[in-house]
Formats: sequence, structure tokens, C-alpha cells
Amino acid sequence: MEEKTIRKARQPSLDRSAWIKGALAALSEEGHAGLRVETLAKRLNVTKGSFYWHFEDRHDLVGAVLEAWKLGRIADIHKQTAAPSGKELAALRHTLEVYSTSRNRKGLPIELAVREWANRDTRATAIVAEVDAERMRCTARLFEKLGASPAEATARSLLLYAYVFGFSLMRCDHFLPNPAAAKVWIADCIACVST
Amino acid sequence: MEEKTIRKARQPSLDRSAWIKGALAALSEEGHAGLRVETLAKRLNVTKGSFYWHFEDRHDLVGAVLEAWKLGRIADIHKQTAAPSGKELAALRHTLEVYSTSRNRKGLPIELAVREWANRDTRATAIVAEVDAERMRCTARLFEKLGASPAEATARSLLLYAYVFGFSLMRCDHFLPNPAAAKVWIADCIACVST
DNA sequence: TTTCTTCCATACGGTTCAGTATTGAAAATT
DNA sequence: AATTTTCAATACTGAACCGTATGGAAGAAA
Repeated sequence: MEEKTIRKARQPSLDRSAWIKGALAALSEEGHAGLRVETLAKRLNVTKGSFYWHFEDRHDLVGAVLEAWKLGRIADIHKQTAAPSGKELAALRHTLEVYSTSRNRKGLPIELAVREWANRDTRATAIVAEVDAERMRCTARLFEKLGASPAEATARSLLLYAYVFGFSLMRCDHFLPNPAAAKVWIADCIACVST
Repeated sequence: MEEKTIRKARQPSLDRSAWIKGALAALSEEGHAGLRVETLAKRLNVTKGSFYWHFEDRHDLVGAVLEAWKLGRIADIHKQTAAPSGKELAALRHTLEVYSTSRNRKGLPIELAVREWANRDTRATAIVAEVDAERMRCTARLFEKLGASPAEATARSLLLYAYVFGFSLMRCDHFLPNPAAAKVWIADCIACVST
């Protein structure tokens, strides 16, 4: 409603990034099935005419969305793991916390949608592989600085990310007697390198 | 092709379970988007006429699929965790192994599709919650028999399942220098209760 | 002002799918 | 054998969607 008036007041029209941003929001709320041209147009208060001006076709949009997601994830992990010497453990625990708290209201659904989608789309598979490799590189580096062997650092990184993604897939709110305690125990298990 | 002749030779026609079985296969291969009436009909070499005889509508099928999936998962976990005294650790390690090996070619994609789907469907959410609760009950029992406190048993169970589901979401084949070693390290981390 | 470029609206055709109605054929029952 | 019940094929409506073609409005350039 407000969007509409703003647009009619000649906002310098939409560009590719606006469509991608809307697509990511749709991906978060409706999953991969939400990446529809006409549906996105409604979300942005325009028509398909705009879409086919900025994009070749739906395939083009999907590729752009994946690329934008990849860049965002890699930028995030670099920020999270850029720890000064001595703060490596805090950085790891912070990384672990970012995903398991309710902060990532938007991020985690996108993450899951992309990964589930990667089971049937080779482009998504490649993007996920790139993101995973970069993330594990970054966390493994921190674990090694804490004294872990390369093998252990890799294993801990794998466990860390598998846990956070897997946890977000579970619905155990009704079962966990003390969710906070369980999370603390797990965090200690993953991110406590015995020096 | 063979299916076709068999059917024409008057196999006692399809029943609900055949449709559900086909739906689970479609769910595994194409995700939630594969649960289409006409698509399933093609897969079973019949037409929609048959579907609407056995089911009220698509909503009906989806509910039946979720229910069938739930029962299957609960039956599986009961079988996996029915360990004789002294074999608890082996049962836990076996449970851990079942999901992380390539055996579950069909099961894991369904698991992920249902769980991703549960982000937007209340029925799927409820089903997943039931399955999670039962699984964690079963594994926590084993951990407690191994000497873990109730809190630790719960935490370990949560970590176990979050890990196996999260791992199946990751694409780190190109990065892991020694996948087997990492898996062993993680298994030891999750399922080695210090007595 | 006129022309051109940019950006979007509208209208259209084609596809896929959910759901309904009707018909038909084999099986079971009488 | 006649009839009823069970199950599936066919044909249809309507909606959602992709992609194209065309026209139009606003701003920039001439």
C-alpha cells in the first residue's frame, strides 16, 4: 500500500536487485515453489512486463538468486570468523549461536529451501557446495588455531554445520525439558577443544 | 511397460496404499512439488479417475502420505533401538550409521522434503514433531542405559539426529580430505558416553 | 518541441494442474 | 443370466502460471 504510492510517485523503477531481494523473501516464506514470476510481480506491485525487461526468463532469475545467496552467505561467514587472536573460541561459539537462535528468522528458511532444492537442481548443488566449502574452511581455521589437528578441525566444523542445519529441521519443542541446557551441552561438545 | 501389461491383465486394481506408495516415491524424487494428482497417475499408469475414487481430494492424499510416513519412521526407530542389554552402544552407532551411509537412498530425501515442507504446513509440522519426539525418546533411553544423565541423554539424542539430518543437507564431498575419518570422529563424539 | 530510450502495463496463447461429471467395463452378487 | 457394485477412462471447467507481442507513459536527448 505504501509501496504502491511510492512506486507511482516515480521511484526510479525496479532493477534486478529489487527482484532478487523479493525472490529471496518469497523463497524464505514459500520455499522454492514461491519463485514464480507472476507471484513475485504481485509482491513487488508490478506486472510481468517489468520482470521480462530485467530478466531473460525464470531460469535467469533463479541463477541470479542463487548467486546472490552465495555471496551473502560467504560475506557473513567471513565476518563471523574474522576473530582476533585469542578470540577464536568466542567466534566459533558466536557462529554456532547465530544459527540456533531465533535471530535468523529469514536466513534459515532460505538455507533449508536452497539445500532441499539442491537435491534436484545441479545449479543449486554447486552453489551449496561452494558455500559449504568456504564455511568449513573458515571454521576449521579457527579450530586449528585452538590446537586441533587438521582432521579434528575438519570433523568439528562438519559437526558444527550439520548440527545447526539439522537442528533447524527438527520440531522438538514439545519434548525438550530444558532446551537451553541441551544447547549448552551441545555447544560445549562441538566447540571445546581439549588443548 | 511391464507395469502396464500387468495392470491390463486385471491386477485387482489399485488401492489407497498403492497411491500412497507412489506418492512417497514422488516425494523422494521430486520433493513436495511432486505430489501432483495427474503426475502420480502417470507414474501408476492410470488416470485421475482412479485417484478420485480412492481419495476425496489432494488434501486427503497428503494427509494419508504424512500419516504413512510417520508410522513407517516410528516402526523403524523402534526396530533400531530395540537393543538387548549390553548392546545399547552398538544400537546407537547403528542408528547413526543408517542415516549417514548411502543406504537411505529413498528415505533421506523424503525426510528432508517433509521437514522443509513442515515450515509452511501445520499438518507436516505436527507429524514431524511426533516423529522427533518418539525418536528422541528411544535414543535417550539407550543413552541413559549407558550411564548418561537424563539431560545428557536428551542432549546427545538431539545432537545425533540434528547431525544426521544436517549432514545429509551438506555438499562437502569436494572439501573433506577424509570423509570416513571425519564420520568416525563425529560418531565417537556423539555416541561415547564416558562411564 | 520532437524524438528516442527506458521501463512497465495489457492482452494473448499455451501449458499444467485440481476437481467434477459422465460413461464404461469387469467382478461380485443375486 | 440379470443386476448391482467396484473401479477406472474420458471429457470438461477453471485457475495458475510461463513466455511473447504490443502499446504507452515518463524522462533524456536532440
